[in-house]
Amino acid sequence: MNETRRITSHDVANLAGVSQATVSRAFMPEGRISAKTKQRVIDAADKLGYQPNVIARSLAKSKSNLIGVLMANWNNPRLTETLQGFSSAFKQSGYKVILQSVGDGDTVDDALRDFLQYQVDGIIVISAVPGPVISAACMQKKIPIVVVNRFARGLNACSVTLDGAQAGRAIAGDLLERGYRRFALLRGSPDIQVITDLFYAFSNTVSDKGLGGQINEITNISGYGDGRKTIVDLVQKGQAPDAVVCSSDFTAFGVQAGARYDLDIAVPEDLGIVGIGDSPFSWWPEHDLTTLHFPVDEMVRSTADALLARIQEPELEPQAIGLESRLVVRGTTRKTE
Amino acid sequence: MNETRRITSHDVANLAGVSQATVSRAFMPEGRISAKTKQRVIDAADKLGYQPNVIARSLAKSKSNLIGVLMANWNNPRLTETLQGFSSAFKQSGYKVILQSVGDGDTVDDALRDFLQYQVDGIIVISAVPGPVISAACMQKKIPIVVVNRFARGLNACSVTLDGAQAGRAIAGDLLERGYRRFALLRGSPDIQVITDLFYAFSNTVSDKGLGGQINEITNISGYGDGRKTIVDLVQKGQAPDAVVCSSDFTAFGVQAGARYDLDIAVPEDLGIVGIGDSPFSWWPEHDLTTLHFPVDEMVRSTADALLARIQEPELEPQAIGLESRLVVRGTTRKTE
DNA sequence: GAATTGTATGCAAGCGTATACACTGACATT
DNA sequence: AATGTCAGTGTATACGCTTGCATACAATTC
Repeated sequence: MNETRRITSHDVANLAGVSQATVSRAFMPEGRISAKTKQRVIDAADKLGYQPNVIARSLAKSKSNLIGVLMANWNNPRLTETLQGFSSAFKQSGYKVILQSVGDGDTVDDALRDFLQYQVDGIIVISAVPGPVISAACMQKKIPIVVVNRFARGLNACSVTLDGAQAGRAIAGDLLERGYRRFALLRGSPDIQVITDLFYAFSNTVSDKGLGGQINEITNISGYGDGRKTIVDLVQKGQAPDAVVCSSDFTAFGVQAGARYDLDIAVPEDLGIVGIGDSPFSWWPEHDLTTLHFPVDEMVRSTADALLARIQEPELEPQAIGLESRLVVRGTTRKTE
Repeated sequence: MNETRRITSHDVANLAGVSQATVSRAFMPEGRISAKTKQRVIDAADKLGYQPNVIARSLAKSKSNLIGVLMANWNNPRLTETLQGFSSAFKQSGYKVILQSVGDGDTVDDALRDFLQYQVDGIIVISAVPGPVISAACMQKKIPIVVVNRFARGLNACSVTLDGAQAGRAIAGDLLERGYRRFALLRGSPDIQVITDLFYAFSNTVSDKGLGGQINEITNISGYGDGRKTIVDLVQKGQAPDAVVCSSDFTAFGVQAGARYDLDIAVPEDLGIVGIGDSPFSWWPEHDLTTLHFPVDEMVRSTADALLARIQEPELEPQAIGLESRLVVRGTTRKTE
């Protein structure tokens, strides 16, 4: 009893005394329908509490209005802000975000396959890179992919990242100007292209200036604990740098802690520290970290624009967008002389 | 040209020499189908790169396998972890998460209406409370709602929160034991039930012990800046507390900064500080904050369990689940005497 | 060997919407 | 007055799948 059947456009049609097609037209933006009938339909719909069934609409239109977003890094506050940005940005364009996170169990490609089953109109991959097979499948189905915060090397996909080269030059230029010469570059995984670009440009800039700068690049250093340990190791091995550039703010905080609590090295006088990301708490006086700004809004907008453009026009060439960023100078680098 | 028609079960059926219905059964868990035919269908599907269309399936089964998740607070790391947890937890149960965030433009209820259009099977609201009208609509459509981190007062919805009363007692008991007596309780919005419960239980515990404790509750204090300003104000007005309990870690960090940089008050000797959330960086020595643990995993599991149970059995009574938590004692509260 | 069971498959009717096409009638055109 | 135009509506079908029902055929039973 009390069997609540679902309210459909037919019900509304009956109540309003029109055909089901007319109801449909009343709810479509450019439905050819007279204002009067439309109003009657809307009234009937309100009375019944009718809401168009988007699933059925998707089937009929072969367009789901879903964007699949795959999130592979939940530890970076700027990236979760980016995720939030997507859900807002796409809502405005009439899309909804369907979210997956790549975790222990399953791979990026599995997740993307799931997205395909849901007939998403476009895919965003944050901090991960899709495999070639699944990318090809998406391309063949004309479902655009935009990779965020990673470079989609050789795939038919856009990517939106920081401009590593520009950032590297900016950081190197700034540090040299402040008199730093012996650099340690700390990064996590060695195969993240943006950081490779950044460190490469950094090194080149240092060489080019001919100031006798030295560079020590260390990989697989990621997070607070690693940063703290690494600076201590370096000093103990007699390889103390006078400035450290870290591929994440958290690593930089760790280096700062090592200098402060383990080594008693003066920051910024004897050790400069630079992070990447401008985390929401890097300005707190406890940290006061000089760090590369992460342009969340531009990233969201560029990504959304690129994706929406390719949903409309799937044949557009994939782009690699590198966003300019600036160094936010705070207390972990010393004043220019 | 090169008109890529979508591959459907009919195509697979043709290739495999079976009917379309058989293809469907090959992809359904309990489809009655012989192992041999099933294999033939799977092979044909692989050859064509066929993937079942979940949208069409949803329409046919009147079940979308979508869970709508509405996120209203992106600033709390523990809550984004919770969000991540949901996407993993539901994936395992065969559901996908469709994400919205409540922002400037639109309200909670608008977002939930969107979810209804997408025929979600269940709804999770994180750090917000749905309005009565939309809740009623969901109930009428038998779509269960679970509210996370807020109390769904008088709605036909479950809620999963910290057990405010237990937490309040725990914090008060601990602080009293450490000899603190003059308390300031700092909170943001005054209408968050969990914090009200917590502060209420805190106050009662303080009174009950009969140690002459005093309590000063201050509302609309939220975030680092507010916390820092507030402690300075209190001291300047001669209302200095000897312990501050904050409704968020960030506020607590601010209080700590005020004591450290603006006031030169010794923490924890002359001022105890307690936060809520156990943020991923509260253990860093810069902060070393005593704070209430936030049981992310339990929250995810309780919420998922409650929601899935009600998807199966919509008539289940709504519950209000209060999760027990413990105080993580660190350096911002002094040793017991 | 006939009757009974059970299992595997095909057939066809939905699921709720969008839309091509056909139709009506009002209005303007000649 | 006959014709053409076109906005507004209805009819019918398609979207791709699931599933109740009917059917065919193999396996079992007596």
